[in-house]
Amino acid sequence: MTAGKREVIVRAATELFLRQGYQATSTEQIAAAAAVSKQTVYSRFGDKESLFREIVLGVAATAEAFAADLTSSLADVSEKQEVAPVLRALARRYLAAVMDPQVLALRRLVIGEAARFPEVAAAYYDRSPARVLAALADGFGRLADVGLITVDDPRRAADDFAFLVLGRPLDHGMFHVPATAPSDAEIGATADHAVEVFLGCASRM
Amino acid sequence: MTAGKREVIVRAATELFLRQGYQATSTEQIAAAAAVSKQTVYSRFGDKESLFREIVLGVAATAEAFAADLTSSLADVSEKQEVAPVLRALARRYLAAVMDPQVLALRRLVIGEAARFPEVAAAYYDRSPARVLAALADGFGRLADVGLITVDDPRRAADDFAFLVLGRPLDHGMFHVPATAPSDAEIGATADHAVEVFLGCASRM
DNA sequence: GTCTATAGCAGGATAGAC
DNA sequence: GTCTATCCTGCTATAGAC
Repeated sequence: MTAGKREVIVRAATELFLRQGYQATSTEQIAAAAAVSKQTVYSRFGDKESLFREIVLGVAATAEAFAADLTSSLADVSEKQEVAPVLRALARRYLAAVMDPQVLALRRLVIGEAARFPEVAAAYYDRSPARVLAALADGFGRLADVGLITVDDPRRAADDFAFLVLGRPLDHGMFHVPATAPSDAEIGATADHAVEVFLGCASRM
Repeated sequence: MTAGKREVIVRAATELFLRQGYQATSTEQIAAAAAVSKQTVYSRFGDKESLFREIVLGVAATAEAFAADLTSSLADVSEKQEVAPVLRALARRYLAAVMDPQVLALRRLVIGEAARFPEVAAAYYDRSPARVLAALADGFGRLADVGLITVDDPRRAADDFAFLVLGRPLDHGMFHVPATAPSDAEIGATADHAVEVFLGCASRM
């Protein structure tokens, strides 16, 4: 069973990096947590930096799945449906996904190491937050084509929606460890309010 | 000139922490950059952690000044003025202030060390981002009292405004080192769009 | 109070037995 | 391929001269 060791090491290192950060995690800790020797870690990954790169970029696959989910749920909206309920449900899922403690920890990790690993941070951004925003822009573009919403610039619309939903909770969550996940009630209230403002239902003038 | 040394050390350490992070900065580097011996650093600050705490919480004073500026500019709006131009100008200043490379670096630093210094991260949040959001909510509450805007919940309105303005650029900026400050044109376009959505001028339905 | 020198230790990475 | 043992560097923090 020599093939699975790579996986075991990655899992152990991921957990330690997310909890303690890159620098505070030693290769010895990683080896111990994976129940292998340091030498095994080095023979598989070369050095600590390569292990870090592989982990961060590997985890980004989760975002791809979410983007696909999001795309399909916006593509399914027919002309007979109302958009508001669809957007409210989507906002709930989006907020819950991003406020997941593991996701928050990964964001903190990547941001904190952005000076040391600029290319990792940029790649993570493209594959995760930006990937979801692009899917959202795409979905809004289609809704606009069908005439279900009015949108000048789908990309700006996606930004507006995303940060109306995520802005405050995410900003708060980045600075608060351990992360306190919002309750379903809070998620619902924030999502509903965001959709209302996004659609311009309530003018403020 | 023994009194100024504390200041010199703080300045040197601030620059190094912001550029390299907490762990990657050694006390020896700090001493060298401040042109003093390590011993002097230790006699003034006790240890590296205390120095870090003092620096992060000290820098937060900038946010207080911005919050005051923001409060006064919203308090000055008379009933004869239109709010939109005031908000557009305010959004420009807000975005430019937050996208300052030093501010972004401080945010990255604090977020990256949030697991090791949770109380520092929480205190920073309260004194800086949350302080400004509170001032904004206050200002919107007054505008609503005078009848210049319609607002259910001033706090939610402040969040909406802030993240419509800052959301995307800030999210992007956290992951991109070296930070590329947005141009005046980009700032203007983002600010104007944010105000339009905030005020609900253009319904999307 | 400030410096030079150093203790004491932990980290990343490797050598060599099996 | 894997482990144990080890090298070397660099770190935080302190001791002791001045």
